[in-house]
Amino acid sequence: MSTTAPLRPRKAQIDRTATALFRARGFAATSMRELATALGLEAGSLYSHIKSKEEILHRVCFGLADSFFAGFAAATQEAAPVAAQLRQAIVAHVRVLTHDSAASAVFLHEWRHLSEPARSEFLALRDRYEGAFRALIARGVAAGELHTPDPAFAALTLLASLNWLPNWYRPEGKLSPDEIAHRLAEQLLSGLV
Amino acid sequence: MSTTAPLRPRKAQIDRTATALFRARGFAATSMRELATALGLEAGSLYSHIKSKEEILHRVCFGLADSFFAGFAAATQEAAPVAAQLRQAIVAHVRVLTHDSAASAVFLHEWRHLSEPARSEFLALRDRYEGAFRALIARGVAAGELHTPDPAFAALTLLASLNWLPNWYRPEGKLSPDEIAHRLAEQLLSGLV
DNA sequence: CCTACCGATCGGTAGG
DNA sequence: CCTACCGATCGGTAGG
Repeated sequence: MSTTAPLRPRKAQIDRTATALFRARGFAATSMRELATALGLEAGSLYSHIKSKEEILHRVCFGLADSFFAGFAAATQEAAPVAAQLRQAIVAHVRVLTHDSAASAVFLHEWRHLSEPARSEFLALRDRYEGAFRALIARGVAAGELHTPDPAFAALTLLASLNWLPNWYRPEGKLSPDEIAHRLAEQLLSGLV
Repeated sequence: MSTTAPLRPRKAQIDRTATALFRARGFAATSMRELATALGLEAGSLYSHIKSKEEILHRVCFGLADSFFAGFAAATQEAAPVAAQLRQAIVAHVRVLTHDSAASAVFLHEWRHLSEPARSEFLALRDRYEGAFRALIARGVAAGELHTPDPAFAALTLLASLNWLPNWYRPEGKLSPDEIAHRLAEQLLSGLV
């Protein structure tokens, strides 16, 4: 999607540390002094690397959006049955969520602290992503592979289940990301009954 | 559960207004001055009704927890098939979420701004609630009514789908709360395929 | 419920 | 990357 220039190492480190703090305490409740301390420097020194606190949040939120879109595109470009494409899209989504669950949690919960116009741009991207899942499910219904009275409703419910993952996923857990993804896909596609 | 004394009207009004602000801006980013302005009074005046900002958050989070437990208890006390009880528990959960979606959103996202020991107490309650769903699903599996390799996993996924509701529910929408609940139950219990 | 105010802390800057 | 600092704002209190 957007061509993202590689970050200088120090800047990338600031982003990573800030992401962990934003996730744990929330964006508004995380101070630049806490962030500086966690990095082993003084508050003022942060500003030789970044312009503002919000700049970090912006980069995290839009960077994750890029990752989700890239994963979806790769998962759905083959001419496979729609149900198989949906499974692959679920796997791709879960891979992004598990590869950096801290950034994912920030993406999911802290975007509202973006100021305009970034906030609206972010929401437009999120809508577009949900729309892609909705369209895929609708194609599946048209092809007779999927059954639901309301693809939009189904897409929201499906993504909601997936997006809860950063709240409990632990890299050292028993299930691998792909095993988690397949289990989620199984439950969501086949139901509990 | 806990016997909650009725609030004086002004206090209840403060809670309602604060809940709407906490939801829209987040707890940390909502100032007592904003809250006072929204209520038409001065910041200092709030403190003749409440002791602290956190007191409001505490009441909202634990009040909702009570509502969820009460709904679950009512839904599962009859001697019905487990699948029917699970459906009723979903309906009860969705009723709480839709009856006050602002308070539900605060319950779901802002609890982490509780200080100890309230935060740990809250998480223990939430775990207990998830455990009740897990146990119900496990009973359904044992009875041969439900099928899942992992009731804990299934409970998390199910609740995640339901808890996304406050993010898009509008009271003036086409579907009533009970219609939404039944549609969610249908999709979660029967799947998309 | 208001006025007047407290100490603490905030994001960010200037100058080196 | 640090020192020293800015004005603004924070949650909360005293006294009426």
